[in-house]
Amino acid sequence: MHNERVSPPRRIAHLDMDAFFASVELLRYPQLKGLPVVIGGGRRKVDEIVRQRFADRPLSQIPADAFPLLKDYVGRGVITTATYPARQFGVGSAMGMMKAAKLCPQAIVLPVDFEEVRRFSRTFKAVIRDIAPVVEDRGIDEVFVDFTDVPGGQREGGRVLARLIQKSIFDATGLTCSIGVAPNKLIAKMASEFNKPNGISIVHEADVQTKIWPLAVRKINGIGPKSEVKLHALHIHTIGDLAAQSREWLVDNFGAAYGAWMHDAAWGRDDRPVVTESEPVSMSRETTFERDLHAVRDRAELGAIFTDLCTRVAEDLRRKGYVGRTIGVKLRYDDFRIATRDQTLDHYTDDAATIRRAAGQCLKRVDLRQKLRLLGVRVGKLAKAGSLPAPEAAPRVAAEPTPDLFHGLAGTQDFR
DNA sequence: TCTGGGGTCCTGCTCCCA
DNA sequence: TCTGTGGGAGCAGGACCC
Repeated sequence: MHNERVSPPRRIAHLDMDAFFASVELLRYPQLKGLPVVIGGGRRKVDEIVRQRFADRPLSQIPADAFPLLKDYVGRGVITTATYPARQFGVGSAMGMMKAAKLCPQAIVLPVDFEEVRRFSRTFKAVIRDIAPVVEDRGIDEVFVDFTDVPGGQREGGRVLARLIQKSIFDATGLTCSIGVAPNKLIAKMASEFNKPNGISIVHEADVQTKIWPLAVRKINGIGPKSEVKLHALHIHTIGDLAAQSREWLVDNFGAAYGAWMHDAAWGRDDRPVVTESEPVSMSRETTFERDLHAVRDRAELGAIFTDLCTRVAEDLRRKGYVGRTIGVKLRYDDFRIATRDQTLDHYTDDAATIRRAAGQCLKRVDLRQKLRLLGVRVGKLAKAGSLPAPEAAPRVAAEPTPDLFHGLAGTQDFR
């Protein structure tokens, strides 16, 4: 006689806040509910202009027709998110503002309020952890939650717990979310998109062929635009098409790791655990300029931006308690080509001047004759600041960057 | 329509060393 | 001394994600 306790089937939920950035804004401006609104751009503090004009009124009473429209938007940028009425015009995340303006010129444009969004992010995640403690952070508006051993987590395949979480988040924030519950993270992620907004989708192992195989290959988290093009060229369009290929064939065409992973993904196999804690690998700051800049002609401006990026990365490191050893730069040229260079130091640092000096050395190894669109500074090989033995501690170069650091190395023609 | 910012992971190449 | 080989580290770039 065996007396083994049978472990319950794995139930993993993926929770995705609905149009998160836009929904947070709509809490502030409820008069925009039901209208097409896009969040993005960021540079022009449009809502501050509106707030100044109507300083005497509460935000909720500023007339909807006072807000700036997409057709009047000038400048670079992409859309962070769009409300569902805007999405009906084909406007969506990561779309250029210019294209969006063509599709839906009447949409209202609001900038991202990261502070406010982060505050709501912390709130909804705390609500979830109170109910189901095994939560994996997947960015500002998404989480995986392990329902397996949560009391009630198995009822109706997870639907009862999902409903409780949805209601609790709405009560705490006024925001809605969509939840998919499945045997693993891969399927849960797909399932959370089945029934948006404010939906719940339950998928069991036996449903893979009916619910997953008809979907486009691009729906798999990990198959992006490049792989999609290649798969289409091989006449593979749906996840079912992918599942019909042999593992060997996929390995031959996509490499050992990616090919084998694709095969598992198509068959709904994924045993990754829900990870509740993780350490950052790198920290970076980058910025796209208002106009393309040239290393010689715009030297002063670029030098100032470069110093500012190094300072901000150093501040991020210190605020979060990390030091790093690999310093790198990223450049995007005006033709969108990207160049990166990095250099590993013999000691860890969180010092802005040290970072700037090393990043400056990296810049010496790239072509600076072409105009630049973006500049970034990255610090990798991170370690917890307090965890290093004494000899690893970095010497501080200077409390403040010296003037020549702002204006490039003496004698050079560019901003380094 | 020209495409943000902050990340992770993987692959291929080169160099160094045994 | 020359050639080969194989591993590890560092670097550059690509793909993908939110």
